Order: sequence, then structure tokens, then C-alpha cells
Amino acid sequence: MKSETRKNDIIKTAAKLFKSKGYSAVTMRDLATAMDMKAASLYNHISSKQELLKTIVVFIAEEFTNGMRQIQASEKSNIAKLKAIVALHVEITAKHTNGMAALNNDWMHLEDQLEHYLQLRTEYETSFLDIIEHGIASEEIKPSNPEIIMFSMLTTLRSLYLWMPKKGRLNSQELSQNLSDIMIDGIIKS
Amino acid sequence: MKSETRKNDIIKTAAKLFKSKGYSAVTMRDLATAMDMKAASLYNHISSKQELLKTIVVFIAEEFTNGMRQIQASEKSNIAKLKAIVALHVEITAKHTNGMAALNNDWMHLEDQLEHYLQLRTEYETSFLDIIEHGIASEEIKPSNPEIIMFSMLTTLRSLYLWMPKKGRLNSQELSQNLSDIMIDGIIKS
DNA sequence: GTCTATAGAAGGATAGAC
DNA sequence: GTCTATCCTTCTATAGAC
Repeated sequence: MKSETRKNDIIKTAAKLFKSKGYSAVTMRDLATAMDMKAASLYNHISSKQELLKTIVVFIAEEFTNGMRQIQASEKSNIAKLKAIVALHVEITAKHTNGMAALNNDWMHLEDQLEHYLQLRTEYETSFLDIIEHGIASEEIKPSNPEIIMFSMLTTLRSLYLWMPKKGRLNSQELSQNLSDIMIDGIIKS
Repeated sequence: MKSETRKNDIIKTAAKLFKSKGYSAVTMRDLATAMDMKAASLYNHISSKQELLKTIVVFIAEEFTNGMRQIQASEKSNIAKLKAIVALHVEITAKHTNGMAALNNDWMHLEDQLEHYLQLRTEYETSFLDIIEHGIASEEIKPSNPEIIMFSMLTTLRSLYLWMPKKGRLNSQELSQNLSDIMIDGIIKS
């Protein structure tokens, strides 16, 4: 049988290369070189370049969706839910740092799975916005524009993959705490 | 003489295409089709695909650098400087919405100009961090991790291009104000 | 499971007619 | 200034030997 770990190595290496120059600019020869093999040999483990993208993006996107569903269903306050979302991003980004690049930047190159991805993304953003709007309604959150709040938080969280590798010394819990403090409590000393 | 506006049209169209699928995935045939001409004809106005990327990225990067230098040299408080940075991003993003995509996502495909770009980027980030650190020292800003603050603000600001087009109804000043409020004062109702 | 060889499509860019 | 034709390179993927 084909070694699943070999296939996993290829996917992980692909994710790393996609992070460094994007899906379109990475060639199967690049990937083969990084794996110390020839391009043709890759096809003994995977069926296409597209399969690599699909595997990386859909897997992570589904992890986010599952995490968000749990947070939504919980009994937490809305502020606590936002903090849980921060922790979710930190956790998934720590686990799939390289894959996050493809999720953020290369999803538009999905073929068969594009629609599925977009559904997950829309569901995620709708839930996020919903929590913020409930938080404003319950007077936990200042009466600001909820879409700007979501945009601000979500773009910061989506970019964590670029920045967490440089901050290896912070553990996940400390980083989540710091991010929540800054994004939720603000930075001004009042 | 060659029409400069024709060349500008090509650059603008290229920026739009780069935004939608990234530099590497855009072909000269794509660009020609969008311009309603043939690929070969493009070369009467520009010398290469690389020139398009270079023109877009370096021009905007220099605009950011100049804006930051002015802010740094001003007599404002550090919080006021941060607000000026927010306004700078909103303003430049409004003017070069499509080009911002290449600046953020395709800079690594620069050839000759890569080093120059990286210098500008480092200078910009150093200034940004410097303002935050001075703000903490002067007790305008809470004693948080300055790099996390910069990361959080800068990634939000860098992603504005994705989101401003959907918010056409907000004018630049309102948007700057809202973003400053959220990022600086926080969202929690205390 | 990896290789060499190569098919077949698509890419950036040029030559030269109009 | 735009076109057709085409060069040459590089790409993804397959065939078939080992």
C-alpha cells in the first residue's frame, strides 16, 4: 500500500512552498526538488497539483467551521465567544502555519471545491458577525459598526500565520490573551 | 509618441487582474483580452510583465514611505500619529485599491526591485513600531507587547483593499475614524 | 516507488506586415 | 499601434523501464 506518511510529507512540503510564493508560482518540479525526488514520482502519491491545494484548504476550512459551530452553540457571553474565536485561530494557525497561506491567498485557484469553500467561508463570517451584533445588542460591546469590528479582528487573525513563526517564544495561551486584550480592550491608556 | 494614458490603462487593468488571481496566475493573454487587444500589442507599451508588477508595487510602497516619514517628523502625540497612519492607509487604499493586492501578496515576485521594496517595508515597520514604543514609554498606550500591537493594526490596515470596495458608502474620513476608534479604544463597553 | 523520456498545452516575448 | 505567426521555454501529467 502507498505510505500515507509519504503523501502527508508531500502535502506539508507543498503547503510550505505555497506559503513562500503562492500556488500558481510553485511548480511540480519545485515540489519534487524540495522532496528530493523527480516530478514524475510525485504522481505515484498524488493525482494532481490541484489535489494538493484542495486537501490543504478544505481540511483547514472545515476545522474553522467546526470550531465556530461549537463556539456559537456554547453558553458563553458574546465577549467570551470572541475570545474563544481568537483562541481558535491561534490554535489552528499553530497547527497549520503553512497551510494558512493557501487558505488565505490561494482559495480562488480551487476548481471543484471552490463553491464548497465559499459556503464554509460565508457561514464562518456570518457567525462571527452574529456574535458581534448580539454583543452590541446586549451592551457588552460598544455600539460601533459591527462589520468594521469583524473585518478588523478577522484580518488580524487571518494573518497570524505570517507572524506567529517569528514569535515562537510566546505560547499559544499567552498569545491568545495578548491578542484578545489588544483587540477587545483597545490599546489606549485611559 | 506613445500615449501615457494607454500605458496607465494597461497598468490599472493589470492591477485589477493581479488582485483577482495573483501575479503568477495572470497571463499576458488575460491582460490583453481585458484590454480588448492581442498579447503582442501590449509590448508596444510596456517591456515585460515584470515591469507591470514593479511599477505598481514600488509606486505604492514609496507613497507609504513618504507618508510615514511625514508622520514621524510631525509634532503630534503618539496616539495622534497612529491615527494619522490609519488615515494614510485609508487614503492610499482608496486611491490604489487594486494595486494594494500586488503590494501585499505579490512583492515576492519582484526581481530587480525586491531589495528596494524590502528596504522600504522594513523602514515602514520600524517607524510604526517606534511610534508604539514611544507611546508606551510616554504612557499614552497601555504597557502591552508593541510588536503584537503593530501586527494587529498593520494587518488590518493592509487588508483594507479587500474590504473597502464593499463599503463604498462610508467616506474616507468616517472609515478612518471608525477604524481608529475600534483599534485604539477597543470594542468593549466598560 | 522512482526513474528517464516525452507528450501536449500554455506561458512570455519577438519579428515583421500593415 | 495593432495584428498574425511563431519561437522557445516551461508547465502538468503520462508511459513504460527498472
